[in-house]
Amino acid sequence: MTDATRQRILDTAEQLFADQGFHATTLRQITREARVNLAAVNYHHGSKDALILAVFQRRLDELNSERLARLDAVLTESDPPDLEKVLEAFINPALLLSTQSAGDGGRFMRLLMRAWAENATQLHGAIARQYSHVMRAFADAVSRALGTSPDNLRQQLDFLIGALTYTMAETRDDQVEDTARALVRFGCAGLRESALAAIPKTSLKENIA
Amino acid sequence: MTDATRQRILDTAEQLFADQGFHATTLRQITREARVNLAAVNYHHGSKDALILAVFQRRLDELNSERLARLDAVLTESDPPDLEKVLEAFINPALLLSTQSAGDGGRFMRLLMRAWAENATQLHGAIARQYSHVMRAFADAVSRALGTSPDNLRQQLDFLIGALTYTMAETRDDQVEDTARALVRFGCAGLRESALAAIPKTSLKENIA
DNA sequence: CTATGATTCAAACACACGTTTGAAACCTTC
DNA sequence: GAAGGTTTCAAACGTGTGTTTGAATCATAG
Repeated sequence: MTDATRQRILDTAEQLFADQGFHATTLRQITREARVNLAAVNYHHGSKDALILAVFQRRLDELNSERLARLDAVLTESDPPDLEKVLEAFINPALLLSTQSAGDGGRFMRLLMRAWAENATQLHGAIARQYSHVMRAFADAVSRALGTSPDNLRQQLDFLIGALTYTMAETRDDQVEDTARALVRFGCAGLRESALAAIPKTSLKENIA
Repeated sequence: MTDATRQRILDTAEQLFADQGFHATTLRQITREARVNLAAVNYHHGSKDALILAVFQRRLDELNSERLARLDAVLTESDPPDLEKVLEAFINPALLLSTQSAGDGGRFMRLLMRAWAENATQLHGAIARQYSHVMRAFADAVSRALGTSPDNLRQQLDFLIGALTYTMAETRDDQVEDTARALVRFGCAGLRESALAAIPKTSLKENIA
Protein backbone atom coordinates (compact mmCIF):
# COMPACT_ATOMS: atom_id res chain seq x y z
CA MET A 1 0.00 0.00 0.00
CA THR A 2 1.35 3.39 -0.95
CA ASP A 3 0.75 5.29 2.23
CA ALA A 4 3.48 7.77 1.31
CA THR A 5 1.21 9.75 -1.01
CA ARG A 6 -1.51 10.02 1.60
CA GLN A 7 0.99 11.31 4.15
CA ARG A 8 2.66 13.77 1.82
CA ILE A 9 -0.72 15.21 0.93
CA LEU A 10 -1.58 15.50 4.61
CA ASP A 11 1.70 17.27 5.44
CA THR A 12 1.54 19.72 2.59
CA ALA A 13 -2.12 20.44 3.15
CA GLU A 14 -1.54 21.14 6.83
CA GLN A 15 1.15 23.67 6.03
CA LEU A 16 -0.82 25.43 3.32
CA PHE A 17 -4.05 25.46 5.32
CA ALA A 18 -2.22 27.04 8.23
CA ASP A 19 -0.60 29.66 6.05
CA GLN A 20 -3.51 30.61 3.83
CA GLY A 21 -6.72 29.19 5.25
CA PHE A 22 -8.84 26.31 4.04
CA HIS A 23 -10.90 28.07 1.46
CA ALA A 24 -7.98 29.97 -0.02
CA THR A 25 -5.86 26.86 -0.42
CA THR A 26 -6.63 24.98 -3.63
CA LEU A 27 -6.16 21.30 -4.37
CA ARG A 28 -3.99 22.24 -7.31
CA GLN A 29 -1.67 24.11 -4.97
CA ILE A 30 -1.51 21.21 -2.55
CA THR A 31 -0.88 18.57 -5.17
CA ARG A 32 1.69 20.67 -7.01
CA GLU A 33 3.67 21.32 -3.84
CA ALA A 34 3.37 17.71 -2.70
CA ARG A 35 4.57 16.49 -6.13
CA VAL A 36 1.42 14.46 -6.54
CA ASN A 37 -1.22 14.26 -9.20
CA LEU A 38 -4.26 16.49 -8.84
CA ALA A 39 -6.67 13.56 -8.63
CA ALA A 40 -4.73 11.98 -5.77
CA VAL A 41 -6.55 13.99 -3.12
CA ASN A 42 -9.95 12.76 -4.22
CA TYR A 43 -8.64 9.25 -4.66
CA HIS A 44 -7.02 8.99 -1.23
CA HIS A 45 -9.19 11.25 0.87
CA GLY A 46 -12.49 11.43 -0.97
CA SER A 47 -12.94 15.18 -1.05
CA LYS A 48 -11.39 18.43 0.05
CA ASP A 49 -13.62 18.62 3.11
CA ALA A 50 -12.62 15.13 4.15
CA LEU A 51 -8.98 16.12 3.73
CA ILE A 52 -9.44 19.07 6.07
CA LEU A 53 -10.97 16.82 8.69
CA ALA A 54 -8.18 14.27 8.27
CA VAL A 55 -5.54 16.96 8.82
CA PHE A 56 -7.19 17.82 12.12
CA GLN A 57 -7.87 14.32 13.28
CA ARG A 58 -4.17 13.47 13.08
CA ARG A 59 -2.97 16.36 15.23
CA LEU A 60 -5.86 16.51 17.62
CA ASP A 61 -5.56 12.86 18.53
CA GLU A 62 -1.89 13.42 19.24
CA LEU A 63 -2.45 16.57 21.28
CA ASN A 64 -5.32 15.34 23.39
CA SER A 65 -3.86 11.96 24.28
CA GLU A 66 -0.62 13.64 25.32
CA ARG A 67 -2.56 16.09 27.47
CA LEU A 68 -4.55 13.37 29.16
CA ALA A 69 -1.44 11.27 29.78
CA ARG A 70 0.29 14.17 31.49
CA LEU A 71 -2.80 15.03 33.47
CA ASP A 72 -2.97 11.44 34.64
CA ALA A 73 0.63 11.62 35.83
CA VAL A 74 -0.10 14.82 37.73
CA LEU A 75 -3.22 13.37 39.35
CA THR A 76 -1.50 10.23 40.63
CA GLU A 77 1.39 12.32 41.91
CA SER A 78 -0.56 14.21 44.56
CA ASP A 79 -4.12 14.73 45.75
CA PRO A 80 -5.35 17.41 45.51
CA PRO A 81 -3.28 18.09 42.37
CA ASP A 82 -0.93 21.04 41.97
CA LEU A 83 -2.60 23.78 39.91
CA GLU A 84 0.59 24.78 38.12
CA LYS A 85 1.21 21.23 37.00
CA VAL A 86 -2.34 20.78 35.79
CA LEU A 87 -2.02 23.87 33.64
CA GLU A 88 1.34 22.74 32.36
CA ALA A 89 -0.20 19.43 31.37
CA PHE A 90 -2.67 21.40 29.29
CA ILE A 91 -0.37 24.01 27.83
CA ASN A 92 2.94 22.28 27.23
CA PRO A 93 1.74 19.60 24.81
CA ALA A 94 0.35 22.37 22.65
CA LEU A 95 3.69 24.09 22.53
CA LEU A 96 5.49 20.83 21.88
CA LEU A 97 3.19 20.13 18.99
CA SER A 98 3.94 23.56 17.61
CA THR A 99 7.70 23.19 17.70
CA GLN A 100 8.23 19.56 16.82
CA SER A 101 5.81 19.09 13.96
CA ALA A 102 8.34 19.83 11.25
CA GLY A 103 8.47 23.36 10.02
CA ASP A 104 7.80 26.61 11.76
CA GLY A 105 6.12 26.70 15.14
CA GLY A 106 2.60 27.77 15.77
CA ARG A 107 1.41 26.21 12.57
CA PHE A 108 -1.06 23.96 14.22
CA MET A 109 -2.28 26.73 16.47
CA ARG A 110 -2.89 28.92 13.47
CA LEU A 111 -4.71 25.98 12.02
CA LEU A 112 -6.90 25.72 15.08
CA MET A 113 -7.80 29.39 14.86
CA ARG A 114 -8.73 29.01 11.23
CA ALA A 115 -10.81 26.00 12.04
CA TRP A 116 -12.69 27.99 14.58
CA ALA A 117 -13.18 30.87 12.19
CA GLU A 118 -13.93 29.20 8.90
CA ASN A 119 -16.48 26.61 7.95
CA ALA A 120 -17.99 26.94 11.37
CA THR A 121 -20.69 24.34 11.59
CA GLN A 122 -19.09 21.10 10.50
CA LEU A 123 -15.49 21.57 11.54
CA HIS A 124 -16.16 23.46 14.73
CA GLY A 125 -18.60 20.79 15.79
CA ALA A 126 -16.20 17.96 15.08
CA ILE A 127 -13.39 19.64 16.99
CA ALA A 128 -15.57 20.54 19.95
CA ARG A 129 -16.76 16.96 20.13
CA GLN A 130 -13.18 15.74 20.14
CA TYR A 131 -12.26 18.22 22.83
CA SER A 132 -15.17 17.91 25.19
CA HIS A 133 -14.01 15.01 27.34
CA VAL A 134 -10.52 16.48 27.60
CA MET A 135 -11.99 19.76 28.76
CA ARG A 136 -14.14 17.98 31.29
CA ALA A 137 -11.14 16.16 32.69
CA PHE A 138 -9.12 19.33 33.06
CA ALA A 139 -12.00 21.33 34.51
CA ASP A 140 -12.38 18.58 37.08
CA ALA A 141 -8.67 18.57 37.93
CA VAL A 142 -8.53 22.36 38.23
CA SER A 143 -11.58 22.47 40.45
CA ARG A 144 -10.01 19.93 42.77
CA ALA A 145 -6.73 21.84 42.78
CA LEU A 146 -8.61 25.00 43.72
CA GLY A 147 -11.02 23.33 46.10
CA THR A 148 -14.06 24.83 44.38
CA SER A 149 -16.94 23.47 42.37
CA PRO A 150 -16.28 23.02 38.63
CA ASP A 151 -19.46 24.93 37.75
CA ASN A 152 -18.05 28.27 36.68
CA LEU A 153 -14.68 26.95 35.67
CA ARG A 154 -15.47 26.50 32.01
CA GLN A 155 -15.43 30.25 31.57
CA GLN A 156 -11.97 30.65 33.06
CA LEU A 157 -10.69 27.71 31.06
CA ASP A 158 -12.03 29.38 27.96
CA PHE A 159 -10.01 32.46 28.89
CA LEU A 160 -6.99 30.24 29.05
CA ILE A 161 -7.70 28.53 25.75
CA GLY A 162 -8.21 31.87 24.08
CA ALA A 163 -4.96 33.21 25.45
CA LEU A 164 -3.13 30.03 24.51
CA THR A 165 -4.44 29.85 20.98
CA TYR A 166 -4.02 33.51 20.24
CA THR A 167 -0.49 33.86 21.54
CA MET A 168 0.83 30.53 20.34
CA ALA A 169 -0.19 31.44 16.85
CA GLU A 170 2.00 34.53 17.00
CA THR A 171 4.90 33.17 19.02
CA ARG A 172 8.22 32.24 17.40
CA ASP A 173 9.97 28.99 18.14
CA ASP A 174 12.66 30.47 20.35
CA GLN A 175 10.17 32.37 22.51
CA VAL A 176 7.76 29.54 22.91
CA GLU A 177 9.10 28.20 26.21
CA ASP A 178 9.09 31.59 27.84
CA THR A 179 5.60 32.20 26.58
CA ALA A 180 4.35 28.91 27.99
CA ARG A 181 5.87 29.70 31.38
CA ALA A 182 4.35 33.15 31.40
CA LEU A 183 0.99 31.77 30.38
CA VAL A 184 0.98 29.16 33.14
CA ARG A 185 1.77 31.83 35.68
CA PHE A 186 -0.82 34.17 34.24
CA GLY A 187 -3.47 31.49 34.18
CA CYS A 188 -2.80 30.25 37.69
CA ALA A 189 -3.13 33.72 39.12
CA GLY A 190 -6.35 34.31 37.23
CA LEU A 191 -7.87 31.01 38.28
CA ARG A 192 -6.94 31.46 41.94
CA GLU A 193 -8.37 34.96 41.99
CA SER A 194 -11.61 33.80 40.40
CA ALA A 195 -11.80 30.97 42.92
CA LEU A 196 -11.53 33.48 45.77
CA ALA A 197 -14.52 35.33 44.37
CA ALA A 198 -16.57 32.14 44.19
CA ILE A 199 -15.70 30.78 47.62
CA PRO A 200 -18.04 32.84 49.84
CA LYS A 201 -21.18 31.17 48.47
CA THR A 202 -19.60 27.75 48.78
CA SER A 203 -18.44 28.20 52.34
CA LEU A 204 -21.88 29.48 53.21
CA LYS A 205 -23.34 26.25 51.95
CA GLU A 206 -20.83 24.28 53.96
CA ASN A 207 -21.72 26.21 57.08
CA ILE A 208 -25.31 25.17 56.72
CA ALA A 209 -24.46 21.51 56.19
CA MET B 1 -27.03 60.73 -2.51
CA THR B 2 -28.33 57.23 -1.84
CA ASP B 3 -26.25 56.25 1.11
CA ALA B 4 -28.88 53.67 2.08
CA THR B 5 -27.62 51.06 -0.37
CA ARG B 6 -24.04 51.45 0.84
CA GLN B 7 -25.13 50.99 4.42
CA ARG B 8 -27.39 48.05 3.75
CA ILE B 9 -24.58 46.29 1.94
CA LEU B 10 -22.25 47.00 4.84
CA ASP B 11 -24.71 45.67 7.41
CA THR B 12 -25.56 42.53 5.52
CA ALA B 13 -21.94 41.86 4.65
CA GLU B 14 -20.90 42.24 8.28
CA GLN B 15 -23.43 39.70 9.39
CA LEU B 16 -22.63 37.17 6.68
CA PHE B 17 -18.88 37.59 7.06
CA ALA B 18 -19.19 36.96 10.78
CA ASP B 19 -21.34 33.89 10.28
CA GLN B 20 -19.55 32.25 7.38
CA GLY B 21 -16.17 33.86 6.85
CA PHE B 22 -15.00 36.21 4.13
CA HIS B 23 -14.07 33.74 1.51
CA ALA B 24 -17.16 31.61 1.99
CA THR B 25 -19.48 34.59 1.68
CA THR B 26 -20.28 35.48 -1.91
CA LEU B 27 -21.30 38.79 -3.35
CA ARG B 28 -24.40 37.14 -4.74
CA GLN B 29 -25.38 36.09 -1.26
CA ILE B 30 -24.78 39.56 0.16
CA THR B 31 -26.66 41.40 -2.55
CA ARG B 32 -29.56 38.93 -2.52
CA GLU B 33 -29.99 39.25 1.24
CA ALA B 34 -29.58 43.04 1.16
CA ARG B 35 -32.19 43.29 -1.63
CA VAL B 36 -29.68 45.01 -3.86
CA ASN B 37 -28.39 44.39 -7.33
CA LEU B 38 -25.28 42.26 -7.70
CA ALA B 39 -23.29 45.04 -9.31
CA ALA B 40 -24.00 47.40 -6.43
CA VAL B 41 -21.07 46.14 -4.37
CA ASN B 42 -18.57 46.89 -7.09
CA TYR B 43 -20.24 50.18 -7.83
CA HIS B 44 -20.31 51.45 -4.24
CA HIS B 45 -17.26 49.80 -2.74
CA GLY B 46 -15.04 48.99 -5.70
CA SER B 47 -14.34 45.36 -4.96
CA LYS B 48 -15.01 42.59 -2.50
CA ASP B 49 -11.69 43.16 -0.73
CA ALA B 50 -12.48 46.84 -0.33
CA LEU B 51 -15.86 45.91 1.10
CA ILE B 52 -14.21 43.70 3.72
CA LEU B 53 -11.93 46.54 4.75
CA ALA B 54 -14.85 48.97 4.89
CA VAL B 55 -16.77 46.66 7.20
CA PHE B 56 -13.82 46.68 9.58
CA GLN B 57 -13.03 50.33 9.37
CA ARG B 58 -16.50 51.25 10.53
CA ARG B 59 -16.45 49.12 13.68
CA LEU B 60 -12.80 49.52 14.54
CA ASP B 61 -12.96 53.29 14.49
CA GLU B 62 -15.90 53.14 16.84
CA LEU B 63 -14.28 50.63 19.19
CA ASN B 64 -10.88 52.24 19.44
CA SER B 65 -12.05 55.80 19.94
CA GLU B 66 -14.39 54.64 22.69
CA ARG B 67 -11.56 52.77 24.35
CA LEU B 68 -9.24 55.74 24.22
CA ALA B 69 -11.90 58.08 25.55
CA ARG B 70 -12.53 55.85 28.55
CA LEU B 71 -8.82 55.37 29.13
CA ASP B 72 -8.41 59.12 29.14
CA ALA B 73 -11.11 59.47 31.77
CA VAL B 74 -9.41 56.85 33.94
CA LEU B 75 -6.02 58.51 33.59
CA THR B 76 -7.22 61.96 34.60
CA GLU B 77 -9.12 60.47 37.51
CA SER B 78 -6.09 59.23 39.45
CA ASP B 79 -2.33 58.85 39.08
CA PRO B 80 -1.15 56.15 39.03
CA PRO B 81 -4.30 54.77 37.41
CA ASP B 82 -6.38 51.95 38.86
CA LEU B 83 -5.60 48.67 37.08
CA GLU B 84 -9.17 47.39 37.17
CA LYS B 85 -10.46 50.55 35.57
CA VAL B 86 -7.82 50.48 32.86
CA LEU B 87 -8.82 46.94 31.94
CA GLU B 88 -12.48 47.89 32.02
CA ALA B 89 -11.75 50.72 29.61
CA PHE B 90 -10.29 48.15 27.26
CA ILE B 91 -12.80 45.35 27.69
CA ASN B 92 -16.16 47.04 28.17
CA PRO B 93 -16.33 48.90 24.85
CA ALA B 94 -15.80 45.57 23.12
CA LEU B 95 -18.73 44.07 24.94
CA LEU B 96 -20.87 47.13 24.26
CA LEU B 97 -20.08 46.88 20.59
CA SER B 98 -21.12 43.24 20.67
CA THR B 99 -24.48 43.83 22.27
CA GLN B 100 -25.59 47.10 20.78
CA SER B 101 -24.69 46.64 17.13
CA ALA B 102 -28.07 45.34 16.05
CA GLY B 103 -28.47 41.62 15.93
CA ASP B 104 -26.84 38.94 17.96
CA GLY B 105 -23.91 39.70 20.21
CA GLY B 106 -20.37 38.61 19.57
CA ARG B 107 -20.76 39.17 15.89
CA PHE B 108 -17.99 41.69 15.63
CA MET B 109 -15.74 39.57 17.80
CA ARG B 110 -16.28 36.60 15.54
CA LEU B 111 -15.47 38.93 12.72
CA LEU B 112 -12.21 39.93 14.38
CA MET B 113 -11.23 36.31 14.80
CA ARG B 114 -11.93 35.62 11.18
CA ALA B 115 -9.93 38.63 10.16
CA TRP B 116 -7.04 37.36 12.15
CA ALA B 117 -7.33 33.91 10.67
CA GLU B 118 -8.14 34.57 7.05
CA ASN B 119 -6.51 36.67 4.42
CA ALA B 120 -3.64 37.20 6.80
CA THR B 121 -1.29 39.65 5.13
CA GLN B 122 -3.44 42.52 3.99
CA LEU B 123 -6.24 42.54 6.51
CA HIS B 124 -4.18 41.58 9.52
CA GLY B 125 -1.71 44.29 8.66
CA ALA B 126 -4.41 46.93 8.30
CA ILE B 127 -6.00 46.00 11.60
CA ALA B 128 -2.72 45.84 13.48
CA ARG B 129 -1.83 49.27 12.14
CA GLN B 130 -5.14 50.61 13.35
CA TYR B 131 -4.65 48.97 16.72
CA SER B 132 -1.03 49.78 17.41
CA HIS B 133 -1.38 53.20 19.01
CA VAL B 134 -4.29 52.00 21.12
CA MET B 135 -2.24 49.08 22.35
CA ARG B 136 0.65 51.37 23.13
CA ALA B 137 -1.56 53.64 25.16
CA PHE B 138 -3.00 50.78 27.19
CA ALA B 139 0.36 49.09 27.71
CA ASP B 140 1.61 52.38 29.04
CA ALA B 141 -1.34 52.83 31.39
CA VAL B 142 -1.08 49.28 32.68
CA SER B 143 2.63 49.59 33.29
CA ARG B 144 2.05 52.73 35.32
CA ALA B 145 -0.76 51.08 37.25
CA LEU B 146 1.54 48.18 38.07
CA GLY B 147 4.64 50.29 38.63
CA THR B 148 6.72 48.23 36.22
CA SER B 149 8.34 48.82 32.87
CA PRO B 150 6.11 48.30 29.82
CA ASP B 151 8.73 46.05 28.18
CA ASN B 152 7.21 42.62 28.77
CA LEU B 153 3.65 43.81 29.01
CA ARG B 154 2.79 43.19 25.39
CA GLN B 155 2.80 39.48 26.02
CA GLN B 156 0.35 39.69 28.91
CA LEU B 157 -1.85 42.06 26.97
CA ASP B 158 -1.87 39.54 24.15
CA PHE B 159 -3.08 36.97 26.65
CA LEU B 160 -5.89 39.32 27.51
CA ILE B 161 -6.78 40.04 23.90
CA GLY B 162 -6.83 36.36 23.11
CA ALA B 163 -9.06 35.61 26.06
CA LEU B 164 -11.33 38.54 25.21
CA THR B 165 -11.69 37.72 21.56
CA TYR B 166 -12.14 33.99 22.05
CA THR B 167 -14.72 34.20 24.79
CA MET B 168 -16.67 37.18 23.48
CA ALA B 169 -17.18 35.33 20.25
CA GLU B 170 -18.87 32.49 22.09
CA THR B 171 -20.73 34.46 24.77
CA ARG B 172 -24.45 35.10 24.55
CA ASP B 173 -25.91 38.53 25.11
CA ASP B 174 -27.30 37.87 28.57
CA GLN B 175 -24.01 36.49 29.87
CA VAL B 176 -21.84 39.17 28.41
CA GLU B 177 -21.72 41.42 31.48
CA ASP B 178 -20.78 38.59 33.79
CA THR B 179 -18.16 37.47 31.35
CA ALA B 180 -16.65 40.93 31.16
CA ARG B 181 -16.48 41.21 34.93
CA ALA B 182 -14.89 37.78 35.22
CA LEU B 183 -12.39 38.65 32.53
CA VAL B 184 -11.36 41.91 34.20
CA ARG B 185 -10.80 40.05 37.46
CA PHE B 186 -8.95 37.26 35.69
CA GLY B 187 -6.74 39.66 33.77
CA CYS B 188 -5.91 41.86 36.75
CA ALA B 189 -4.77 38.86 38.77
CA GLY B 190 -2.65 37.59 35.90
CA LEU B 191 -1.07 40.97 35.27
CA ARG B 192 -0.28 41.56 38.95
CA GLU B 193 1.26 38.11 39.30
CA SER B 194 3.39 38.61 36.20
CA ALA B 195 4.49 41.98 37.51
CA LEU B 196 5.66 40.35 40.72
CA ALA B 197 7.83 37.99 38.72
CA ALA B 198 9.37 40.85 36.76
CA ILE B 199 10.12 43.13 39.69
CA PRO B 200 13.29 41.49 41.07
CA LYS B 201 15.34 42.29 37.95
CA THR B 202 14.01 45.83 37.87
CA SER B 203 14.75 46.54 41.49
CA LEU B 204 18.22 45.09 41.01
CA LYS B 205 18.79 47.59 38.27
CA GLU B 206 17.52 50.38 40.47
CA ASN B 207 19.86 49.32 43.26
CA ILE B 208 22.83 49.70 40.96
CA ALA B 209 21.78 53.10 39.76
C1' DC C 1 5.29 -14.49 -17.21
C1' DT C 2 0.71 -13.21 -16.81
C1' DA C 3 -3.46 -11.58 -14.74
C1' DT C 4 -5.62 -8.76 -11.31
C1' DG C 5 -6.11 -5.08 -8.51
C1' DA C 6 -4.26 -0.60 -6.79
C1' DT C 7 -2.41 3.71 -7.99
C1' DT C 8 -1.10 7.52 -11.08
C1' DC C 9 -1.84 10.55 -14.78
C1' DA C 10 -3.55 14.09 -18.34
C1' DA C 11 -7.60 15.85 -19.75
C1' DA C 12 -11.93 17.40 -19.37
C1' DC C 13 -16.42 18.65 -16.96
C1' DA C 14 -19.77 21.40 -14.74
C1' DC C 15 -20.23 25.09 -11.89
C1' DA C 16 -19.72 29.32 -9.10
C1' DC C 17 -17.11 33.13 -8.43
C1' DG C 18 -15.85 38.40 -8.84
C1' DT C 19 -16.14 41.64 -12.17
C1' DT C 20 -17.58 44.31 -16.34
C1' DT C 21 -20.81 46.24 -19.50
C1' DG C 22 -24.21 49.10 -21.56
C1' DA C 23 -28.75 50.20 -21.35
C1' DA C 24 -32.66 51.53 -18.35
C1' DA C 25 -34.49 54.11 -14.49
C1' DC C 26 -34.11 57.67 -11.32
C1' DC C 27 -33.16 62.12 -9.35
C1' DT C 28 -31.72 66.68 -9.35
C1' DT C 29 -31.15 71.34 -11.30
C1' DC C 30 -31.79 74.79 -14.33
C1' DG D 1 -39.79 69.47 -18.94
C1' DA D 2 -35.46 68.62 -20.92
C1' DA D 3 -30.29 67.78 -19.68
C1' DG D 4 -26.92 65.63 -17.14
C1' DG D 5 -25.21 63.03 -13.65
C1' DT D 6 -26.06 59.18 -10.47
C1' DT D 7 -27.74 54.81 -9.39
C1' DT D 8 -29.89 50.36 -10.63
C1' DC D 9 -30.46 46.46 -13.43
C1' DA D 10 -30.07 42.00 -16.31
C1' DA D 11 -26.86 39.76 -18.76
C1' DA D 12 -22.66 38.21 -19.89
C1' DC D 13 -17.40 37.43 -19.48
C1' DG D 14 -13.29 35.20 -18.12
C1' DT D 15 -11.23 32.56 -14.74
C1' DG D 16 -10.37 29.13 -11.31
C1' DT D 17 -12.46 25.77 -8.58
C1' DG D 18 -13.48 20.70 -6.89
C1' DT D 19 -14.45 16.66 -9.05
C1' DT D 20 -14.80 12.87 -12.56
C1' DT D 21 -13.17 9.96 -16.13
C1' DG D 22 -10.80 6.43 -18.56
C1' DA D 23 -6.58 5.08 -20.06
C1' DA D 24 -1.75 4.14 -18.56
C1' DT D 25 1.39 2.50 -15.18
C1' DC D 26 2.75 -0.04 -11.31
C1' DA D 27 2.86 -3.77 -7.84
C1' DT D 28 1.74 -8.24 -6.44
C1' DA D 29 0.25 -12.93 -6.28
C1' DG D 30 -0.69 -17.32 -8.90
